[in-house]
Amino acid sequence: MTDPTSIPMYRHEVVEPKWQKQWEADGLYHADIDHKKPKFYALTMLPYPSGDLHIGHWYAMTPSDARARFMRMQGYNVLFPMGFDAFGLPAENAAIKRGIHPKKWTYRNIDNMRQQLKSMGSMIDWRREAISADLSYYKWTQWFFIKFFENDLAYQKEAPVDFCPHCNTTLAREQVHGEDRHCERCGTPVIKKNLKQWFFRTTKYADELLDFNGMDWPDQVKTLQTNWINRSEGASVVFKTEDGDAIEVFTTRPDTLWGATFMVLAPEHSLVEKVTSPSQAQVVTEYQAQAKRMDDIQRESTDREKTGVFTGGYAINPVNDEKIPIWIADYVLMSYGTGAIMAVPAHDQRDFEFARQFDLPIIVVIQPPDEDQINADEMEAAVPASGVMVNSGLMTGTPGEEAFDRTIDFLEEKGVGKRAVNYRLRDWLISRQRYWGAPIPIVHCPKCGPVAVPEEELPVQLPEDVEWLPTGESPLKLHPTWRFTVCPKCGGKAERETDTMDTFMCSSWYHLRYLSPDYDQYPFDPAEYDYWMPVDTYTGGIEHATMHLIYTRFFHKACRDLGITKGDEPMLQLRNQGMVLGEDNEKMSKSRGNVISPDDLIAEYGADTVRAYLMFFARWELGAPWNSSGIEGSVRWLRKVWYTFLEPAVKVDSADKSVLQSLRRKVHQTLQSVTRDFETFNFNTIVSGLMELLNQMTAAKSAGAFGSDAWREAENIYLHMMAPICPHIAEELWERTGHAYSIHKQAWPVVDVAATKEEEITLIVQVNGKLRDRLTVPVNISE
RNA sequence: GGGGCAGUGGCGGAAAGGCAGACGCAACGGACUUAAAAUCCGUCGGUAGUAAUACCGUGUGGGUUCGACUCCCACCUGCCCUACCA
Repeated sequence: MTDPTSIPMYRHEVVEPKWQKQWEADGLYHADIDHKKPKFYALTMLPYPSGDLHIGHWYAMTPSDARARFMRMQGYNVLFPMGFDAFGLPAENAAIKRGIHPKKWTYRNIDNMRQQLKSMGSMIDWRREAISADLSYYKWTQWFFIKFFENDLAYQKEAPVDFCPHCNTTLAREQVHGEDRHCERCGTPVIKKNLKQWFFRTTKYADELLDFNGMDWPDQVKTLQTNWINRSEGASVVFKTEDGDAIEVFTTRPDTLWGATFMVLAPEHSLVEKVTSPSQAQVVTEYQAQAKRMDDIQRESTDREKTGVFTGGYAINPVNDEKIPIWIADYVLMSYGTGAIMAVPAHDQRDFEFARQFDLPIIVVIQPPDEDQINADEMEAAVPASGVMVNSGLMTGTPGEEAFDRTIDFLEEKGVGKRAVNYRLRDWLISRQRYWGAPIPIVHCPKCGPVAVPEEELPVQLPEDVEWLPTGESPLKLHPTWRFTVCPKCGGKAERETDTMDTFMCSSWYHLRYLSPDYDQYPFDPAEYDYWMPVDTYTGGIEHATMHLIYTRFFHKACRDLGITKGDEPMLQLRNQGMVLGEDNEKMSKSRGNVISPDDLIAEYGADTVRAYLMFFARWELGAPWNSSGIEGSVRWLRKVWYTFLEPAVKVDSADKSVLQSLRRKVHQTLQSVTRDFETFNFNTIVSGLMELLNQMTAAKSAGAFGSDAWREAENIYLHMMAPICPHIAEELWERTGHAYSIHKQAWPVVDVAATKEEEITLIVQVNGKLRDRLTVPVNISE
């Protein structure tokens, strides 16, 4: 480079706003139905309007925006919309803390975040913005609820639910974390409370949700969902108490039934009181109280000693009429299976530990074929392997591979059990005793029971004049007039449901609202649906693997069965980005003081530099710690592009043929690899590939390539490849190198495959794996 | 306990079974400058050597292969998720 002052310096603070204004004025990124083009629906998980866009949002959105832009240049009609998941607890918590109405807080944050998003220079089509707290949005959230209610997919039941005493609300199972079962939001240990709640029948779709056929989703997410649903096949067996009460248990090992030497009920099991003998009543009650307290204190690790007490009651093993004692213990959970188990200490480790702890009998009923004969008295651990059935009455001698099925046949013949499938997946509890959410559109009538609000009366509007302070009751219940209404069916006095819906309900269908956010005849315009759906690429954090991503799949399938949506899955391809950590290699948090503010970075470096660095600095799916000096590399890159392209050269169009040829080779090789890397989400190597090409271009420039056809081609292709990553500077350079607006309307260049071929290759001569020699030979020599 | 992901220079990372460390950061040396910044040129895995070069080197041990960072098996370490799931 000669004199860097001979051309104007690149000034992002001028160039970026200039083009953003131009693009907006031209509607450059508007995506409308166009049947002449193939469609591409690129969706990024919508943010919660917590206040500020943080670097993590940028990390999620920059590469997905760049890829959407790439697909657009590839000839697709690309829909890349954005919105806000606006209902939810944090708005209320902030309101309580700062005395500002949740609505005001939320919409103020949205305005701020929308501006921040625009500063990224993304291709978001803002006409499609959807906000879940808008009346015109939650009207349809309620409409979906009614559809589910009318089709027996929503139902009410009184159930022990997890309740956070601090947030004053019930929590979904998925929102309770850790051994101490604490609230995901505030960390307070949850307690149990009985409330009448609304549920969706997610379990109806459990089997279908396990089927990922044809879905290009990360294995990790598929595994997480599979484990979460946790289907297990086995048998349901009915034991009878001495009084004749049935205790149903689920077992995956029906072949071990003859080895059941006791039963264990969860402390909360409904039959505990009934089976307990008078002499045991006191210890049982004490243990129940203690088990309840266990929820409140930090539970020790799972290998702590088993605890439990004998109820004094007995049950009859239906296969051999043995009388076995009934115990209660906290290692049996009310929330899984039936809350009761048959205990087979010889073949289940937990039961084994319990039996040893309380001196209960152990009977071996399975003998694995390759092992020494098991002796119950000398066992040090349970033997969970399958094998030949022994000590099992008529079934004795059944080999391992037949034991499972033949035992179930036997149970079914005897009428004491049947084949059964059990899931860990629970029905989705959607009721929230909170203000800031979509009201559940139900009227409770003393005569007619729960009645859906008629469609023409939707939305059931959330009143603004409420006391949203946490009182333990639903805030809507405390409103002086809101809940009083008449029954839509009989016209009599009735009351509205005062619970609101889980916000995961709102986010289960937002991708449909984007299609037509102003449409008022239906949740979405069917013409838009038919054109755009399903989502082609969905991107977001892995943390949603077992919540949002299961709910939205359930939602889609349920709607499919109601004739609302089409196809089996809403999102064909899923990719997860990693996390940007603080410079100290820790999660960014205000308390650690390691937070990187995107607004400061934009002000200092400009959006293009930040975008380039975020795409370059780590593998997208893994993320990495932030590095403040690393961004200088992106600054230098863009500066170098600027001068290399614009600064006049000393020697013009006077390079050797070989220089030009090797320049063309590099250009087309880079185009090839950049194209592939966009397709496969390898964003870091896109930027490094462009840096490499630029290095060769500067060398070619000083060798006199500037001004040649090969140079112009290189420049042209370079700007195309750069456009999705750094949309502003690419547009500016496109204009300054004499092209017509806009680079973002150009088609992706085609690789000249012939140009990519090397003329000479270096042959490696290896002997025993060691490099011995290298020969440079023409590429077309024979073997 | 179960599952997943990862392990390559000082750091982020590259390498579609074929020259390990591309690209960038940091560091060091030099040019320019009164000076600094910026910019440019150069060095930059280890050991030995003035050097050309040689040997070693992708968590560890084995295997497949003419050839392994890459594929297979076992193990170690770290991170994440999950957890008494009957």
